[in-house]
Amino acid sequence: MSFVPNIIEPEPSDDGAFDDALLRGLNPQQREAVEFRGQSLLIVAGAGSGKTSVLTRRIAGLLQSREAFPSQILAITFTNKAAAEMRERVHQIVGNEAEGMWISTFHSACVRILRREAEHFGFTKSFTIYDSADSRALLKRILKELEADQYGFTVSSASGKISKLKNELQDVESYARGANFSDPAEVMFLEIFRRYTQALSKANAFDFDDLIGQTVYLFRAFPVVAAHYRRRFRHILVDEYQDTNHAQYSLIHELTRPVRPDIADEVESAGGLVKTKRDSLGAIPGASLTVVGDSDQSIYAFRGADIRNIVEFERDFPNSKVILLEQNYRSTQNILDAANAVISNNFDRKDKKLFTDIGKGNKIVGFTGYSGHDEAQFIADEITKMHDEGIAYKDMAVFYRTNAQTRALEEIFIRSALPYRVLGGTKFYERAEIKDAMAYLIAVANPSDPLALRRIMNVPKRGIGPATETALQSWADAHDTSLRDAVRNAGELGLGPKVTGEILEFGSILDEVMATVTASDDWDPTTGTGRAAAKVSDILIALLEKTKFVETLRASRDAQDEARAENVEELVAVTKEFQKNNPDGTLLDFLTEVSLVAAADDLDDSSGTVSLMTLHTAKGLEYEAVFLTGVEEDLLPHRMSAGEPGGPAEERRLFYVGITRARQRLFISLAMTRAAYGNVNVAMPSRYLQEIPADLIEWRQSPGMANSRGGTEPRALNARRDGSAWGSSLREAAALPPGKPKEKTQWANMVTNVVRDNSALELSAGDRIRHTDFGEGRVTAVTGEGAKRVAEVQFETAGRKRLLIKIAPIEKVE
DNA sequence: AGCACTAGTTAATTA
DNA sequence: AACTAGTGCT
Repeated sequence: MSFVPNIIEPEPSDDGAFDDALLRGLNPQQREAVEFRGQSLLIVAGAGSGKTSVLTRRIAGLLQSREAFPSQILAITFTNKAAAEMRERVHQIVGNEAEGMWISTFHSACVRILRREAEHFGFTKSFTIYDSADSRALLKRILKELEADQYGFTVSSASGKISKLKNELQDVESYARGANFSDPAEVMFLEIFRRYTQALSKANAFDFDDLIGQTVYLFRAFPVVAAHYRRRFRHILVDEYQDTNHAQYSLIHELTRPVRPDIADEVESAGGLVKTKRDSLGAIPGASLTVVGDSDQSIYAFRGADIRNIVEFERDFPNSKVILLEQNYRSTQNILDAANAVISNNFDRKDKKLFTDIGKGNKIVGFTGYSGHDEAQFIADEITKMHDEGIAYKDMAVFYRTNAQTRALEEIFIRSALPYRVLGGTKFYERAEIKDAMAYLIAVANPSDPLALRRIMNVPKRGIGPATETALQSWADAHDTSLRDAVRNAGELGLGPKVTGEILEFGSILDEVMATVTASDDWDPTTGTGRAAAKVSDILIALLEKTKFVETLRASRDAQDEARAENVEELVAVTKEFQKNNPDGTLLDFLTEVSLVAAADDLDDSSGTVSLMTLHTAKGLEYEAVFLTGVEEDLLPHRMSAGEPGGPAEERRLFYVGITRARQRLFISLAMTRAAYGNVNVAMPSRYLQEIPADLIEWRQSPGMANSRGGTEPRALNARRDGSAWGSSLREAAALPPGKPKEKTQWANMVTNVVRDNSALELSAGDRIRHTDFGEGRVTAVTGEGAKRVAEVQFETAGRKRLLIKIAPIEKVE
């Protein structure tokens, strides 16, 4: 179906231009950012400066004043969640006029374009999208084939390098041109890259980076195709511009270029009416561009974000206007002072100082734990206190640098019966059983994809092992056809009768279901003759039933398989939900949606849980109270960043992003020892801590001399918890020379290893108990039912705690 | 040939 | 803790 352009220019309304409501409550800079009209605009928006509001009102203004049709607007955000929020807010202002705008992420905008245009360059519109796990699996095969480990390649080094090249719009040929062929490792890499690229195109698949890169390629190779989009999108707005990489930057450039007169002629003769858009020379002028960003929040250099894109915006887009938003509407002045002080240590940045008029607020609270668990306990205690003061759990968040840090936090949160959720950790769609079920869907959507086919060939077990798979693949190679064809023709391979039967059965299940995916040729929705395309949920259910997928899981004696079966059922529910929200949604639409969900997207604000997430995930979010944890050398800044140019500066920005997420309360914590990979290391306070003016922090427990005197002094602080398990173990760990690994691991996992079941313990208010870590105390209240019974206990020395009775290491005294 | 179990190895941030 | 290689059984 070809693209239907808007050929009529909307008429600017003359009845008083701008709706006053659009400008209400804005400061002068914000107002200017909403009202400015011109070719290019850069809004430098500090953290919490109301940029989303500005952006949405700017869009609403364009629509209300009839300067643009909705279909002429393209707004790009970094997460689907941000896109949904923006759509919602524009909708609130202008109502149904918001329909037809493209508000989406870079990736989903590119998928839409690629699905439409894929046929131009050797793909079909049913292409699949390889997520990072898929492309790693593919690379793993390639590395094995080539025995590339001999040259020091690992899956992650190869995928990192390929991703980096793609983000710079390099392909195999351009890389080969600059390659050093006397270096065998480089020759090997070139071969890896070549095979990887070939495998993708043979599978009719794009990886994540391709989505952007191939769209740029498409525009450059097919000017008439590009002209369609350049003509359509007259106003392009990009959020989080500081995090764009070179490919994304180029995409924006391609979209905002003018259309040359001769190309415009061509478009016109092909039936696209463009007369009204042409200027006096016959060209179509470039679209207007608005970008919003903050170079102080650029934290994605590791995936190719180039801070220069925003720094050099004015050079790239001549005659652009720059507007600075510095007034912050989110945080207290104390928090902003800390943020300003920290970020001012980054040199070569444009000076920018956030300010607010909501007052100084509370001091930042600092805490140094003896271990990661001790730190987590502090956090749990403070969360409980704040909850008692009336702050909802959903308004509190805990940030950390690495996902591994969640373990200690989760353990303590479970013990303290705090409701929490981890954002972006092991995601639903990354679970093996979900990936298997998804692979079934992909196999019927895109029969050329061998990766999906291989994944499910023996799931559930059908006796098709590696040897059989290799036989199928060689048959396919020998007959120059696909793996799927080999499966169909398994009878000709001369394999055993049992396996052959299984393979043919497997193949016919896929073929049968695939036949239902698209509507029959004689389908007529008005008369109801023929057969409509099957619903996504029905496709999935058919596959699961015919293959006995769930049945097999349920029959397994592995207890975890029951949970896996439930997860698969959950996926069925997801497809039903999808179909409800998108009545006309196809299988491809579903697969696309799933492959594009990002970590920050599955955030559900309504639930009453504390949110745990990495600092990266936290960008763009805000909370009443924020805990910044693990503020230690080698963690923040992370050890791995030390070698990279600009690494420490980027880590500082990460810290800055964390600080500026907090509205009222900010807690900064660290630990003196931290468990990693089974052993325990002494940790040093982060250098960034000293960059916060001392009078802004109130230390509940300061790192003291830990920094300057190398770890002997801080144990004086241990006096507080004499005889406690953690304190004494710490002493061992810090003082003991290496060589007694057994004892070390024993205590590193101590918290997990304590398996107990106190379900039968009768407790009521007034009882006295003894806790192995906190000592003696009195129960003040018992709430909850069954396994979720919680005791509130006032300890004599350790203060008040909430304990999950079932697993708490406690006993009654007297 | 494939499966299940065990033992041994090796561990590298951030979406 | 999570993956790989090796073993013995069907």
